[in-house]
Amino acid sequence: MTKKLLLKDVAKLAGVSEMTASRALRGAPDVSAKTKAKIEEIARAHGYVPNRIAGSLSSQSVNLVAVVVPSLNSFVFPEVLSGISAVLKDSPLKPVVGVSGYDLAEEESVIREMLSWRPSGLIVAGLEHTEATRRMLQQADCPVVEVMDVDGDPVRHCVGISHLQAGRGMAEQILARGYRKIGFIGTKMPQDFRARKRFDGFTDGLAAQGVTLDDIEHYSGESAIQTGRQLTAQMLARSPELDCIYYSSDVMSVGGLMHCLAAGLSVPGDIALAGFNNLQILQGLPLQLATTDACRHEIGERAAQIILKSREPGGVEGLVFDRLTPAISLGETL
Amino acid sequence: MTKKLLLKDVAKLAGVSEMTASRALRGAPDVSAKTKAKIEEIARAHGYVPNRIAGSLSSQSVNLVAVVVPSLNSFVFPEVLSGISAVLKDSPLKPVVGVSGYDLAEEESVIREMLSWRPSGLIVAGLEHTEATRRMLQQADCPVVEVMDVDGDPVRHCVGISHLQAGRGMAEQILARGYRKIGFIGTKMPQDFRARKRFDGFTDGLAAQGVTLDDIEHYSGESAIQTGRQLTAQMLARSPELDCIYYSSDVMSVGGLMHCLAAGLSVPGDIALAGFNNLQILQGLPLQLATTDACRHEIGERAAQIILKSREPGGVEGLVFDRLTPAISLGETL
DNA sequence: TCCGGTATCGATAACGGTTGCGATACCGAT
DNA sequence: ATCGGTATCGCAACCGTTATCGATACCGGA
Repeated sequence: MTKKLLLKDVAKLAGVSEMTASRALRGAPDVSAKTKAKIEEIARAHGYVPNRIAGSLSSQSVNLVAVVVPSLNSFVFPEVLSGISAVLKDSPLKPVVGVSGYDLAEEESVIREMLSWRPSGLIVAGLEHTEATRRMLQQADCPVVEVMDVDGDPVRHCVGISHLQAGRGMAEQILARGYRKIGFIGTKMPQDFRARKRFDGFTDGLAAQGVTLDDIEHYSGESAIQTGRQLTAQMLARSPELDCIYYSSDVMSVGGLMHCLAAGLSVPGDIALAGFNNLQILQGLPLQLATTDACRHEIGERAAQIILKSREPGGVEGLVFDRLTPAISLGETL
Repeated sequence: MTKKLLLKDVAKLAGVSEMTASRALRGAPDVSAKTKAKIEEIARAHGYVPNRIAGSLSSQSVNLVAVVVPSLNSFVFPEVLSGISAVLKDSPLKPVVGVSGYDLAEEESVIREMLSWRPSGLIVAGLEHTEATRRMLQQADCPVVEVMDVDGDPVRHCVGISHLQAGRGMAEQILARGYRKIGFIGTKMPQDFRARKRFDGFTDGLAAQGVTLDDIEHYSGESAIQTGRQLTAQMLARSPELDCIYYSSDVMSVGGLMHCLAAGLSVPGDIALAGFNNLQILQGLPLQLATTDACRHEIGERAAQIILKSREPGGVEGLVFDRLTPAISLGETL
């Protein structure tokens, strides 16, 4: 490993000034094609990697977009990311991911860390934050987009769906199909606010027609098929009268379906099932599970577009509040 | 949004020099508890976020570890990440993820981009890279760990499993259980080298006992349950004599299982199934699918440990080459 | 031949912190 | 009261690159 190579060295080797080398390597104007080719050649040959820390400090600009999500295991956020990446693809911006672990204190520290790198934009999942986080989002001198959820009070831009409405909508569909003995299985993670909102919307929707939940089960930790299967078995064992179960996630409803298969229960004859997210794993299963699409990809796309647009001359006029409509898909299990 | 707040401003507000403010906020020594408290108070009240770009340039150190993976949707890499995060958790280092999309050219540009931020370490999935990438990895003035795979020629440190061995091992198990009419379904992504190695190891293992594959199917795009189901249906339709199918991923074998369920085939009676990765989605299915554990979490942990250790006084002696043994789990489908 | 205009390039000063070292203040011991 | 030692703090230089602006070279037209 040779001594570290600086722009200065490349310039010296090419017999030009640092400035010319800098311009050449950045594709900036005011460099003749010939010298540019020469400098690029030398840089490549010697494996020069520019120091973007110095560059960003000097140019006062960072081509990074910070993205903060609660988790990467949950199947749901990677798809938001892919929406973001797709839009940022042919722009100079690159997404950088931070994980908050469904913990607002951790979120605060992750966001502080990311903002300390002075990114060109910040996209964060959820509307619930600590007070300190909200202050940071307000004062950040880059566009900020809160995504996934619209039920609340966004600090700046916002793109998402209403989880209250999603829960209520599913309640209405379930009631419309005649189910009345209804159970709910959902996460108890205190800070999974969106799951909580779906739960609230769901019970509201039921209450609107005088129905209350017959059984409720909360689990902790990340959602898993296995967990869904076990909790479904337990719930049906103790509440055999149930004719429908609503899950806070598709991952769990898949587990429910697996239990029913194993137990020889007919779905939706013996028991109807519905989840949330419209995850890809629903495709290819024995039955098409009922679910609500969370518009993950599109949310990512729109958030990234807001960031991009606010860099343009005109910029974004006012604050964006983009409420997408979550489509319910009844599948074959309702 | 007020004018941007600099260390200078905080210092002025606190009536101290920039240096004292800097030390106080970094927790460096040589600051009295009283002034430190005062400075911290002022910084917090005004929402000061330090500029790590300037700080890193000056201190010549960046508390980031670059992690480059092919994808985040595939269920497999997030778990490597969680291993990394777990180890980095109580250290000053933070992981930063980049996605290469199973594309070596893209990988090169992602790695160049990450190295331009002068991270404290680099973890990259796979041993296959462009020549330019290899040069960068060699010259990088930070520890570099190639992970997931050990079949090849690592540039620096390496932690992974042998996918050749994994494929061969599964072939031996399959043959040992008496199957002879064997099909293979795997990705055709030209750059998914590990899947290719498993395939090669698998055919080698079969050939060692005079068996050749009866049918092969390659698909493009990311693995999906739906794809696994469809391809399994197609393959069994045209090659009804098959008694076992090996998939390049668990996601696909789950699809195979779903087809068998739907088609009323008994597993492994009519057809045996085996996948790879030991993904969490295998838990809770009607049958425990045969698979090989890819040691994803542990690989992440060890890679991160190497990065951490090389920052310590003693450092890492020589080059680490850590070959983990992938455990086969026969499940109930072989 | 001289001139204005453009293309190409370089010197200098930031960018916002931190390192290194010197300065000052404060303490108990002599 | 003086001294050595430590705790606390500030000054100046510097980290590697880019913005700004001025300098030079080169060109065609008058």
